[in-house]
Amino acid sequence: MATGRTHRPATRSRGIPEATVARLPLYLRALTALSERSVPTVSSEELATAAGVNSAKLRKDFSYLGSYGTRGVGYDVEYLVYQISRELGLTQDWPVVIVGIGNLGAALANYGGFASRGFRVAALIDADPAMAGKPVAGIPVQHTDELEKIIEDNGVSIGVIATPAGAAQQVCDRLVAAGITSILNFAPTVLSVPDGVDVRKVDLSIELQILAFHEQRKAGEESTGHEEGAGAVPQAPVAPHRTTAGGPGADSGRQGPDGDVPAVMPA
Amino acid sequence: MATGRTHRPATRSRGIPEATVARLPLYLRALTALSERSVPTVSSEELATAAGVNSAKLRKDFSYLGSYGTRGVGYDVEYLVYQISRELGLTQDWPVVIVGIGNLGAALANYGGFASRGFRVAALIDADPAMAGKPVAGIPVQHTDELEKIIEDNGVSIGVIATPAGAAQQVCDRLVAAGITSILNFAPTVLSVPDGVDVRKVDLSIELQILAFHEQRKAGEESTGHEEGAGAVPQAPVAPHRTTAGGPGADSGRQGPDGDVPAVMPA
DNA sequence: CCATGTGAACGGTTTCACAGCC
DNA sequence: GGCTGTGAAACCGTTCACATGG
Repeated sequence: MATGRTHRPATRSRGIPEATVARLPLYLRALTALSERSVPTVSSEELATAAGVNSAKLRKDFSYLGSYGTRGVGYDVEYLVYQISRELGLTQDWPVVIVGIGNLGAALANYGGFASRGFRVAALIDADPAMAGKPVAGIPVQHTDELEKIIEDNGVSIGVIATPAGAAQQVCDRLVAAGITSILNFAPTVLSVPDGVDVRKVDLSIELQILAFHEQRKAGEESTGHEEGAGAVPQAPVAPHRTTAGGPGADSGRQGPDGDVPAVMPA
Repeated sequence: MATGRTHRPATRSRGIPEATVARLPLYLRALTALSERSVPTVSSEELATAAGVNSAKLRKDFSYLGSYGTRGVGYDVEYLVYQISRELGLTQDWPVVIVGIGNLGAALANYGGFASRGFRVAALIDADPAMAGKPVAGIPVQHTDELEKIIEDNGVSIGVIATPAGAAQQVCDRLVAAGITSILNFAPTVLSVPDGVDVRKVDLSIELQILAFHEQRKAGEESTGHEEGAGAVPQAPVAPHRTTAGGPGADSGRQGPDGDVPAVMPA
């Protein structure tokens, strides 16, 4: 009974840990900023601060890429920018299609961060015939009927789904069938894809819910605080970017150990 | 350096692991769907499939909340919906302000997922005087000058930043000074906030870059051999949905700085 | 000396496998 | 029998601390 064990660690090719990969774009941006200011070198400490991580982690991350630094000195900015870009595959051009040109899709199409990082919006696709031909961010929207052709003609391998939840899986299936192997999903749905296809999801409401969880906890912790937050520290200088105070402290105060709570049962 | 971290005693008895918290919204969504279809109970296996995780993980996650299931049967859908909602703090109403009403801000304002989860857009704020008064998603945009007043009057504790990178830290400082203690940041900047303030970041460009990394890897792999089956498995029906390979695990957006977001604003 | 690079310790997360209960 | 709940093991990621080498 294949326990679905066929999955490989995703981080297969014995190489860079997934967690490190996820931080490379972060370092890259900090480095790009330094590069623009013509800063020649940075220490792990400085770069870490700029990227919002700690220096030990940064050095460990870089150690997976190779020994690109100079002991006693630091890292050469330009060199690192190149190395990381190459590692991420950003030295090549990635055509991307965005499906679902609603508010979000339009925002994404207008997003400048794409082009500046090796991504190129090859096409905007929407199911609404009325949208066809209308230019969004300077690119004419095409109808869903053209999806397969667009992907083939442009050799697109990355697709962005910004459709309503109901259409997401269907769009996903077509994208995959057409040859897409990486998908960025903004629709609040779990997409089913065959092995070999990568899916990353961005869910706005989930992020808010996680914040709400911590917010609730803070409130409960502050006794019966009424006017909380009145004394927020102004924070002028770039203080230790310890954004989230060491994560959720997990006080024990809330909720009894055993089932409590009014049992709201299904009617 | 100032090691003055406000380290909490660490997870004691009732502390729910961060990784679990991050998945609760996922379960909640799947459960809500089941609830709407009037499904009375689900097994961990079914629910896990619907949420895109494996059942062992799901059961472990639920075990942190309490013993809400029935052995040999499964979980009562309605009851679980309630329990998770309560745990996440969604049984109360969370007023939210969105700052920066460009393309993205407008998209967020129009996003239905907020309202359906206990979040209420209390106000839309933008620095452009020309925007003032204009309704977006039925809510009139207010000028930044009103920021502090709006937050106080509405008792807002969660803020969403969708401004250009350059304005983000400044807006953040004002939000925090006004009493905001949780921030969802879409701007590509590392925000500095005082202890006690939670920041989560959503970054579009980073997600794409991570996809590019894996995409590049797939391409390179194919030339050396096909044994890895880079191609999609010919599975028409819903295959094992491993939604996100290495996806935004536990901390997709936790204070991790960096991001390149669509901050489309009045330049 | 200085800051990198890294083995080793540590802590959190996932998976396993089975005991417990319906 | 079926499925939950959970110790224990395996795994992964982070942090520590120091050897290494410019």
